[in-house]
Amino acid sequence: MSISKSTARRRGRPQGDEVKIAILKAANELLEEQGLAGFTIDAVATRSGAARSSIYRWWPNRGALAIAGFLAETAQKIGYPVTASAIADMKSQMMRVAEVYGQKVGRIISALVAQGQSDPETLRALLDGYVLPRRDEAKKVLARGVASGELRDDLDFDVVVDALYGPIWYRILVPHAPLTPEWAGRLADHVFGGLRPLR
Amino acid sequence: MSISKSTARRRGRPQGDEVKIAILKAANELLEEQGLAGFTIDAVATRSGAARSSIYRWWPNRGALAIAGFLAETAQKIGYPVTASAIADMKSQMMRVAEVYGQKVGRIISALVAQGQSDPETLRALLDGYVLPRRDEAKKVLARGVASGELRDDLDFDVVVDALYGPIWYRILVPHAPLTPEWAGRLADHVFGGLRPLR
Amino acid sequence: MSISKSTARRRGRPQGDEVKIAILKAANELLEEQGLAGFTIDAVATRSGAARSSIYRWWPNRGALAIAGFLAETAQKIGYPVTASAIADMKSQMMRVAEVYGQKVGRIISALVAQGQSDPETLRALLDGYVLPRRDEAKKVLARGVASGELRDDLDFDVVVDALYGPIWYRILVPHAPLTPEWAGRLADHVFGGLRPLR
Amino acid sequence: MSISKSTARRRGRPQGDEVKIAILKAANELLEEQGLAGFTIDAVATRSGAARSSIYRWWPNRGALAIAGFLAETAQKIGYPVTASAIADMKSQMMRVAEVYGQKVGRIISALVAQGQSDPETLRALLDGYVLPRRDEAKKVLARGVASGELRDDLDFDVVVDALYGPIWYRILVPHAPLTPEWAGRLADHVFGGLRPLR
DNA sequence: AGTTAATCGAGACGGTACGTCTGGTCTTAAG
DNA sequence: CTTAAGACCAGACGTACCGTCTCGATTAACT
Repeated sequence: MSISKSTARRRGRPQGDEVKIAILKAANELLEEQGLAGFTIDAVATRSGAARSSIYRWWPNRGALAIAGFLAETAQKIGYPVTASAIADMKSQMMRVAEVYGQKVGRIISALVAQGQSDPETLRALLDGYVLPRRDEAKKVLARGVASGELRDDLDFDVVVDALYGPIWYRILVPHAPLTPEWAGRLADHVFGGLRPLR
Repeated sequence: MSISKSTARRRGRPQGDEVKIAILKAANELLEEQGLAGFTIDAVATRSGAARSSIYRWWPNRGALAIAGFLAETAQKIGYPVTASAIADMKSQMMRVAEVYGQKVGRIISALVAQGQSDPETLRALLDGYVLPRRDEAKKVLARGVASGELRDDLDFDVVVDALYGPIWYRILVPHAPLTPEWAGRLADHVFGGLRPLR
Repeated sequence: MSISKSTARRRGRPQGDEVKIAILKAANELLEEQGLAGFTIDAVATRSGAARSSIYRWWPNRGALAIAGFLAETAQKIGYPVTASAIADMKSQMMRVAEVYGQKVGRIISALVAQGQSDPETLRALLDGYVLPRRDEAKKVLARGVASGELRDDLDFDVVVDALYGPIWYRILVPHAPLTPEWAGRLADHVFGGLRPLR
Repeated sequence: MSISKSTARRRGRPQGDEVKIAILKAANELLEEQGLAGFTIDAVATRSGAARSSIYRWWPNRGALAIAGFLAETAQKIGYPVTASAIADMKSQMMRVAEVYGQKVGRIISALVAQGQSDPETLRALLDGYVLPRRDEAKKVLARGVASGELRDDLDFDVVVDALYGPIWYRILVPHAPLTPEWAGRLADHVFGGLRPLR
């Protein structure tokens, strides 16, 4: 493969990575600082030092650029711990997510979702590039819990993931109260433990 | 003062309600049909037959108009059933909400949330005018459940409401899968019952 | 008529003449100073203090604006003298035209013709708004000359106008040598007198 | 050195004339077909199969390329007939010019002149490469006419050339009426014969 | 019944971002 | 060293909204 790859080097001037990286970096910073407002192609161009046309060469529109910036810079930061207990892993991961989403990242995500409401391609990209992969990871943890007997074996994983992570996104997007790790911990306890009296 | 206010019908031509109503109706229809894209002051004016200036006389900006349209036309449609079982009431209400939000209303809400991301006043209005009141209603049902012994007495109501309704909003805003009453029913079962084996 | 005119006052905010005038003035100045290069919608907007959108409200594109500026500001400056001799009138008018076209006006006209080469509507507007009316004026003077016996009665007026004014435009557009009143005078003498020996 | 230079075929790949020729041909065709609009470096590159950079290696800018294309492909097509009568030669040549300029060539010339208005080098090149040489040829014919006594001996040749050819260029550039050989013939008759009654 | 002050439709106006299209420069791989 | 390919900076184009503003026309309450 490496052979075919080295051979198939295209003809013209190769794409200078610095430009692309600078653009994505600038895009991300703008989203962090100002959300969707202020996230202007012009602003990205100015801050990155690139030309507007260079941006449009690589991304078809604002939404695509925003997604790309997010995925390149911010997305891959939260992994799952792996201990003996799947439930404990899940809970601690939710708390970390809540912590991170409570900061800048939450602003970016909410901006992306907002953009997605009026731009189907952005939504699609967000789902395929971020949401669905992370849901799959979560399902694996759940499967581990079922296998170990920590979790019931009749769970609907999609419903469970919605129940555990849905509220977190909800609090990002509809911030009726702050998003804190403590809250996320209590959320995990409630959902895992159920709401009925113990007996 | 309140007297003088109620009495002292101001001079000049009073505001004809038809205009306001036509505007709100048009606003709502546009949101239903096209979401935030296509929801243009101009489009609302054209469809309603009103003048742009008439819109701006009564609402300061796009977001405020959108909220107003939503609250006036769509918001008050889903009440809580009251039966012997608080859990059953909650579950059936969630299923109804899921059904309604799965249609046009969901599109409107997602548009409003999206608008809210770049417009704090819209967000505030959505919270105060819709989200928080409905959360309070839900908490009342929960309190009934605690009183009747159906629910544990150590619940954090805010967390519970997040756990039950958060996922519904999440599925509106991040539509990775369709929002159906069946799904909402399963969600209720999982959350109320907990995820651990029965033992 | 004045009645119908006063009655037919349209509904909305009337068009403020200052804006339109400022735009046309700025357009003309830019054409004078820099020709077609530098004649940018943005530059016109900046110099006039108007918004780009205000320009596009009244003129569909660059060419239309250029023509409008020319016709409004510069076009109507050269009238025909009327004396006993049509030939003398013609000659002196040609000399005046040469003098004026030798300055800024010539630069504007050449810019307009250039623009017209790639924009049929601009060309059409230039013809209808400037070229043809002025040709008609010239033909009237010629007719006077024929009536008085100064000129032959078998002249093809269109050909004559081309012969007298064509060279002037030619020297504007293809400036192989400067355009001066003296030259225009000699041109008139040659054409009126013919090129053959006197006998 | 000069020896080695003439002998020593420079290193590297020799310049294939086909490329240059293909470029000029494509440039000319585009000018013929669409005038200045559509005459894009990119369009020339695409049609000729050459790369944009190859064009810019040989010509500094759009105008230079246009001129080059014109001179290489279209310019040298109209010679002067030589008979006993200089006036007849002149007239028949004018008619031929009018015929040719009335077709594609006219469109090219007008495009070049237009380009020249905003690009002094193009103008210079057009003058030096085409206009002035042709004027010189015309003057020689005039001189023949003076020598033979057909023409007055006090003529200002520059004025006469302007009078005879100026109108033709004028009709190309300001096409208020079609450019036909008949018209050119009448033009010649009027100018040579003068406009005054015969007496 | 006339005055008065507000509503309402219409639309001009200054702004700002969008996405597209050129121009001209520069950088690479292949020949 | 030439050629094809194409990345890159720069900047104008015309479009679409926004929110403000200025009009004339209308209309109900107050005088």
